[in-house]
Amino acid sequence: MGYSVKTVSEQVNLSPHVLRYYEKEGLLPQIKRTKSGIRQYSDSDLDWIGLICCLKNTGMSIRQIRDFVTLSQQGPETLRTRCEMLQKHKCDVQRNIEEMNRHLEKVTHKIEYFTRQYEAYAESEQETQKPADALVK
Amino acid sequence: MGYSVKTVSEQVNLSPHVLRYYEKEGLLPQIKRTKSGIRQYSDSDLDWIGLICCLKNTGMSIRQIRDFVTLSQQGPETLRTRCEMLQKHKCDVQRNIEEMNRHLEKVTHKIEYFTRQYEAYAESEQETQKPADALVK
DNA sequence: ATAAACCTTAATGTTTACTCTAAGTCAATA
DNA sequence: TATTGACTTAGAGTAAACATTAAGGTTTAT
Repeated sequence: MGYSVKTVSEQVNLSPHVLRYYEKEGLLPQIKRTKSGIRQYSDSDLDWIGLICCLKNTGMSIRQIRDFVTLSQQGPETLRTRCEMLQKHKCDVQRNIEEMNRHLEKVTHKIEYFTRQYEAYAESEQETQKPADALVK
Repeated sequence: MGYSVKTVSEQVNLSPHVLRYYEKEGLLPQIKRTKSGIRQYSDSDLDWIGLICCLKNTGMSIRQIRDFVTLSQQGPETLRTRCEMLQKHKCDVQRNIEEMNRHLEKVTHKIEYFTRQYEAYAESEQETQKPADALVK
């Protein structure tokens, strides 16, 4: 038996399209088929997809993931290289996050600036509104 | 006078191509030209480009930035809306960073898993090497 | 048994954000 | 004056990561 594309797509939150696309791009090289060609995902396939999602969610490109997958298929001699790849990726992501935090600080300053501008404007608006208030009364 | 595309591109770390592209996309709507059509950037243009970069660096799309720019051109009545846009963007970015941190944790677990695998493999390799050692001796 | 609901492949289309090319203008320098 | 080099435009090309479509095969429920 095994899981269908639909079932898996719901579990891992990727569309069937994307699952097939990943397979075509060499990210999922071991998916079994029925004699009629229908995909049958195993539990270890699900695990594997979990790892792929992990890398994808942290911004690794399809191409880089494919390189990782290719190494994985070459057996345990590449385990060290794979560890190093993951470590490097982790560092990259951490750097990205730090950079994003720095950029975010700038945005925060801009917001403060705009807020002051807005407050000054709102106040000046209020003054020009006063005659209108009087009119209403 | 004012700065040329080349000069500005070096200051803000965007290629002249990108500066012209941003202008064409409506992100830089106020760049003056000489009578012969050559761009002449002012200091306030540089400030503006700084804001654009800020938004771009935190992942705002060209389209969203254009919406912000369009509002900016409509005068101070849109100041409040603009503040709200920036606030919302900031929240989005913060959420993204948090999500990325969560994803990163998963990557960390995977690295630990692979490292254990590698260590086990390296050890088993060492053992199978022993006979070879004996042979050398 | 036949339609609905699912699966398959191959190939083309979409979006975003550039990136480059071609063909030309203009200013300054040898 | 000739040519070098920086600038201009419009428009085409590129890369990544899907998304959609066409054309058809399979399974299952009624």
